[in-house]
Amino acid sequence: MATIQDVARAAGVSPMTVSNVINDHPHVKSSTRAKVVKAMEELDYRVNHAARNLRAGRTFTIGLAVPEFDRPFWGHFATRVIEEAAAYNLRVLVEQTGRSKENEINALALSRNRMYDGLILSTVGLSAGDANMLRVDYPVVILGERIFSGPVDHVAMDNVDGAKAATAHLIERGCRRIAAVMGPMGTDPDASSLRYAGYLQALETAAIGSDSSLHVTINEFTLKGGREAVDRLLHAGTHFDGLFCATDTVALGALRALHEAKLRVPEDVKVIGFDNLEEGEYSIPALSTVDPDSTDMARTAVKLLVQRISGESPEREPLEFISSVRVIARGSTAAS
Amino acid sequence: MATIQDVARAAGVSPMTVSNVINDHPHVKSSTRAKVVKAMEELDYRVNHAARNLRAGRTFTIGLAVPEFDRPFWGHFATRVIEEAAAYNLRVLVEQTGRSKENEINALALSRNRMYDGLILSTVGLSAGDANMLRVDYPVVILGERIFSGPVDHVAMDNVDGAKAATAHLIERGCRRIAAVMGPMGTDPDASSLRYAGYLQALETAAIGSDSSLHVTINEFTLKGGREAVDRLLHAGTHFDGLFCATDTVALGALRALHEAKLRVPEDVKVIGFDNLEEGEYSIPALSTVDPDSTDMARTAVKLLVQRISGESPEREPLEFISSVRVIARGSTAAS
DNA sequence: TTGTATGCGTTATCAA
DNA sequence: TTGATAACGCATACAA
Repeated sequence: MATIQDVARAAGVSPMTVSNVINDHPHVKSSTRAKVVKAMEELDYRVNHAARNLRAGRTFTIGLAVPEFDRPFWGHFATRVIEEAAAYNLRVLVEQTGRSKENEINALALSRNRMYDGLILSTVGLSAGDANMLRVDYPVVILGERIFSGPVDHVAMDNVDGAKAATAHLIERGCRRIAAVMGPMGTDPDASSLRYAGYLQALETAAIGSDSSLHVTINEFTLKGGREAVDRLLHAGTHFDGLFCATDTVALGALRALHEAKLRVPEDVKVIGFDNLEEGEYSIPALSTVDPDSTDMARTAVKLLVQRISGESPEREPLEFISSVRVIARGSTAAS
Repeated sequence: MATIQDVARAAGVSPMTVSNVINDHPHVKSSTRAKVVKAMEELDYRVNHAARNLRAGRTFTIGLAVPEFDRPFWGHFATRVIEEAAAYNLRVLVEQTGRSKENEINALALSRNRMYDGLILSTVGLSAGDANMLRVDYPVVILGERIFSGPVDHVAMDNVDGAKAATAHLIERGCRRIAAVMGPMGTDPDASSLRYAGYLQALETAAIGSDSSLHVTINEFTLKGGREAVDRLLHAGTHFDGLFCATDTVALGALRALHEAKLRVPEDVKVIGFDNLEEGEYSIPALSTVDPDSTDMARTAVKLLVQRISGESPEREPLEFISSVRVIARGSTAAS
């Protein structure tokens, strides 16, 4: 592949002049420029980013590390981040961590290695004990709860409040036996434990006792997980008239299982999810949900990252942004 | 950020020795190694990939450029590619082209610039006229129809055959007025035009005349697009008892619109999509579809790319791999 | 077993 | 207006 040297030789000028042409520097005679351009075309020259980045010390690229691609939530979110980053002329490269601590650390290292100018990292595998991994001196924005002490900006959604509002909505629509489908409870305040806390708070506010048989734990927030949760409830003979699912994807799986069990939604059971996926608008029945305003989260994450990258307010204390949430009522919780 | 030089100085050795330690070279005395490791830890040293790549001439990273993240199909596909690439110790960076020719060319350029060792590129914006863009001398695998003449491997699915089988399935289940929801027909053989061709072939085989009022064109393969297509059919008063949708996502949107119009699926209208998304297994009713075996496509794409990267069979003619398709019958086309 | 010299492709600086 | 030099950080070849 042709280099600047090759072009320079072909055009009979110095490499520096070629560089000046490439970068649109002002003081190049137009006849010289023409020669160089011609040589570039003939040799089909392309800049080598590795070399340019090495020289520039930055890459004009940010990384986005998400747990899983094939969850609609992350697909949507990545699209939003790309849109926001485009406004700053930043390219976004997305990678998958598969929820593993190792891969999350790898993503951090890549950033550190100046492959990216900064990184937006969704932490699932990392726990409070790994906080020192985040004591880094390059731009990072964490997506997730503030479980780290390092000088790192966080962007999160109000999980407790959202779950509380969702549960209160079910109660308001007449439910009294509300099952909660959540992930395993860890020691760190992850989405599951926070949403479960919000659920319990809402029950308490309404003076409805909690019942551990209504708490179903699944290992993955998938369609399959949602189906299995309902199957387990039914198999155990647990009576429930409301279902709060950790995510919309789980809720969509639950809708299917309820349908197969000949339980009507919303007449027999009312269902609400969390995330406001577009898919929920189209399901049958349409899915009530909690909108975490992921557009706002994406915009803020990029904005905070750009601030760190550009060195504005370098002294700024680590910031935590919590996007506001609101319940969106659809058919799955309609009055019956 | 600390460099090899800094570590060398701190450890009282030469930079080369540090490099040897980093890369696990054999001939390093263990006491020296210990000193270096200690210095690396104290300075929190991390390799600079830009420099290493510049030196190595490769990056152990491949690019995957997809049209859109927030389509389940591409989310699934990206996940498969990442799994396959992991077997070759290749990292995958995913970027979005937004279906634009410009971004597709950009992705090519990045690859070219040795940011990636190779690129898997889904072409939507590029057309036959841009074939010369693909006359490149670095590893590229195109996802999509063989509309380019360059020395490039292609991985595609059998769109015609899949569409034909889907339509034949509807006919076999008793449909006679089958609507087709497709994208705009371009001059190049894209997914839409190929699937439409397969649809027409199946009608012809069954000696069913085609009716242009049954051909609905939408601009985006989205849930919204599917809903609008059905609304347009109903608004025009077109009678139909079968619906073949360009993608599962479109079909899911159509299911919703049919439900709102009080048309029963499969009793009044039978619906089939294309892609075999997991979502279709869980919709109500479950969605019949065409499975393009995207796992096989991902595996083949990575395999072909790795062959080109490693320089095996460099003389090999450009290959075209067409994954086989099969109809998966579910509730939306159940006999009624 | 360790170190020196060199170059990967680019661009900033400064001199011509 | 153009060019020589040097440096970004790393690793290969070879010397010591």
